Amino acid sequence: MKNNGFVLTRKTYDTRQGMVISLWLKTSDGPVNLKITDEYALLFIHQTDQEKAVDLLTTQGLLPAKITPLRLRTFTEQAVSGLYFRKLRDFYQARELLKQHLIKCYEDDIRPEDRYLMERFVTDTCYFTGKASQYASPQAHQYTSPLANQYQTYYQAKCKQSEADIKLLMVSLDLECSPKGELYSIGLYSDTCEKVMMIGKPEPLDENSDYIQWLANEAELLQCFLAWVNKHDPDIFIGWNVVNFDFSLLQKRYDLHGIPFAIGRDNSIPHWRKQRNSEQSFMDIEGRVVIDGIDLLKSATYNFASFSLDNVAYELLGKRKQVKDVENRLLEIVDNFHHNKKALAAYNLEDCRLVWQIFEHTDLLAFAKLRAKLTGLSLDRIGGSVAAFTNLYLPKLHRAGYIAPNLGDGKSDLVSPGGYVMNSIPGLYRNVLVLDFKSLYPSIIRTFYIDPMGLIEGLKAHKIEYQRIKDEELDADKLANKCAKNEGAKVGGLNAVKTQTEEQQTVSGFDGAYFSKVHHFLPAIIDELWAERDKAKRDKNVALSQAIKIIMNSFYGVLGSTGCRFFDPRLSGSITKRGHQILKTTKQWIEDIGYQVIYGDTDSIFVAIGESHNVKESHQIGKELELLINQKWNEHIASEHQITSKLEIEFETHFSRFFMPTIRGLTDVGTKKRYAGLVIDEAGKSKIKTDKPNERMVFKGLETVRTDWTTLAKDFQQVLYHKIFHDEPVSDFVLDTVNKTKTGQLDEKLIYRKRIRRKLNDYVKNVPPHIKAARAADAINIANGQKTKYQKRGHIEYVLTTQGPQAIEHQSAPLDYDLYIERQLKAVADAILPFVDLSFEQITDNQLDLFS
DNA sequence: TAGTTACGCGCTTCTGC
DNA sequence: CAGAAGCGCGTAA
Repeated sequence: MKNNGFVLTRKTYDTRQGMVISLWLKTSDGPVNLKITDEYALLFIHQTDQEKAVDLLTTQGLLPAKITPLRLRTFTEQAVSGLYFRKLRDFYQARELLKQHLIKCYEDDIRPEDRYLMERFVTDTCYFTGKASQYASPQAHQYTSPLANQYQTYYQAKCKQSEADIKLLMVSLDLECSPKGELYSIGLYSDTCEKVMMIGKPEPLDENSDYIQWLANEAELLQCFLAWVNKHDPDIFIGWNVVNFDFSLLQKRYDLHGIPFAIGRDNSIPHWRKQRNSEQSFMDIEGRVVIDGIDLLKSATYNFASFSLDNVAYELLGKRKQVKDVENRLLEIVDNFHHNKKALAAYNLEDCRLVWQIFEHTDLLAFAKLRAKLTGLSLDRIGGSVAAFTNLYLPKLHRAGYIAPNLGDGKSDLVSPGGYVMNSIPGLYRNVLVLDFKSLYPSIIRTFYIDPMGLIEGLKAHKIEYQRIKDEELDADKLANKCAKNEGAKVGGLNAVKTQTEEQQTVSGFDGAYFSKVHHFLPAIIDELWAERDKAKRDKNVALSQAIKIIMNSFYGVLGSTGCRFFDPRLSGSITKRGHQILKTTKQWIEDIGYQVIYGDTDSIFVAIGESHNVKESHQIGKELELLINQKWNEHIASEHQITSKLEIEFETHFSRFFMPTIRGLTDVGTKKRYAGLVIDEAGKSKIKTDKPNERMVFKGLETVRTDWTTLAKDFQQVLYHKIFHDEPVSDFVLDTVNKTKTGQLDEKLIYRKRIRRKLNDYVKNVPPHIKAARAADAINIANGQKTKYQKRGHIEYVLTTQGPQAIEHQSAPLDYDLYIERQLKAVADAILPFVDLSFEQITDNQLDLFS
């Protein structure tokens, strides 16, 4: 177990002796710093450019330590040479120079530390060797405590892939500060620690507040924090917007006091990176990882109406905080700092705890660790689908004798379509079954060997095969002509051609693509992930199963993205166009049996089986269809392509009642991506025994699931649909809702909420209502000498008044009830009422006099 | 420190008269 | 001034 570690951070830097790759690991014996010194920074050029490159680099004194012709070749079959540099600086300069002189470089964007790890298939943990130093405290520092953390350095280190279960020490961090950014307190929380460092005169503490430590001023607070970090030596900091708020502010305050923010494991200060055209910053701390809860939740595909800590804690943990709006909260913090520090400390600690509990509740750390293990991306990396793909693919490609193409090499005029969405047949149904292809795109990749190198190899093989078949046809013809009198010979000749076809080494894709059945990596990579996911599902580990699903699904996206070096529309097109074919064929098969297919989107098929079935029979039919279609695909793909189908359709849902609306304003055209249904659990399958059958409503795309519709509309829709699905009368309810709205009884539900996705000044082509409200609100804020609120993206909550849209905090005119009735209630009602032979107008008409 | 396309709806703005 | 075009947002998959 010893000498196994989890890779926390990685970087490469130059020394006078040359480049050093520095890895910080966590081992069961504590932190370790590996210094890897015998590596080179590497890029490739065409062998035909080698002479020119040598001349060029020599004149500039940038000749690499090694230039070697290699057996590797590009996707266009050109032989390459490797250029190996001992210093990063030289590598960058040479790269620039070569480009200036139009010498094409390959893989020159791969960072040495990433290449080192990926070529060794090291993703999360590794086994390492090297010359170990004594245990050393970091360089003496005036603020470090005597119990400072210790770590070991390994020089001339090497590492290789290994599996190890390493525990990481995580702590949740949160700051409180004045509106000007002066620190009040720093809170820290983990399963073993509760602490708030608070500026202020010591007050007596009881057992409910003994986590408070008093500091005389901000400088002492900053020093105390460093001492705490040194003593407790955490591997991971978590928080809410923790990089761009907490750490960013900390950095400013350390700078202000002239105290080094020596938070690195070697007491180094953080390194900050600012992205072009982005306000977002990234930070690196030696040996420690900072993970933002918001980013991580997003990458795990969580979505919330708002990502504020309050709201996410409420939605996930059911915890609601007392304070409502931001301005009040800031005032309360200031007030508490001056008059009730214990309350402020409690508040500070609670925020730390909430973040910690959100991580626990959603198993976020496990998600992050698994993603690191499966992709080789570092824990704090956000996004990175392209990088993940590269990590997994590149080393295998090299071993097969190819180097990777450059960004833009696969560009062409071809555009590949997305998923196929059927025209729907609108209506109010009984008994609609939904069948889904499980992970359709990954299963297409596995089945049809969709793979970047496989495409290159496939095209080569097909060319040869095609030539051979042509030759043989010629031969056969000649043979046939020669033995024109001998029927048997001709038949034999044709059979020979057919045999060749059966042994084909390629599967055809679309747009002229052929894929090798033999040389490929992606199918196997997905096979592995698929198996891992099945295991995670068996273990009921939702987080892990989800992580794997995201990675598998990202492969298609990456291959269709011009931001990926392996982009080629024939790859993405061969996936999606095969998807079209599969969905259309499946639809046909189901219709051939005699059922009606009313809709389908990308990987799903909606089948109306008729009104006369009960729940049990419907499930029976679903299972039968599942079996039949899977069988047919197995046979079809085997006979058509001589390969094994990995497609798998699954009977997913039985809707007892189902509603497919029409496009708004039309009577016969069904919508896409908008529907609702009622699911009733199969009798006896429900875990909870109740008198009533267990049932739930499903809404897709409709107002109920849209965050930019009012609660009025959503509540109205849910009750209305519930009634209709249960064959109950609706007129009284509709009238009642209209009346209540008109008489101001539902004012709380009339708030629109919408994101402001751009900067407020960037809306030039169009000024939608929510932007009108935002601009008016900020104009008032400016007039009142208050801070503007909507300039740089965010959300706005607004209402429709007789004076137009107004932000709720600046509402001056009365609510325009008629508009709400027309736009929120009528719109929702008229989508479904015609299907029960009613209309909103008809219901409300005779009542209109009452209100006019 | 680059995953994708397809789609509906409310609303504004443009266009052709 | 009506209808078309297209923006902005949020969503399905």
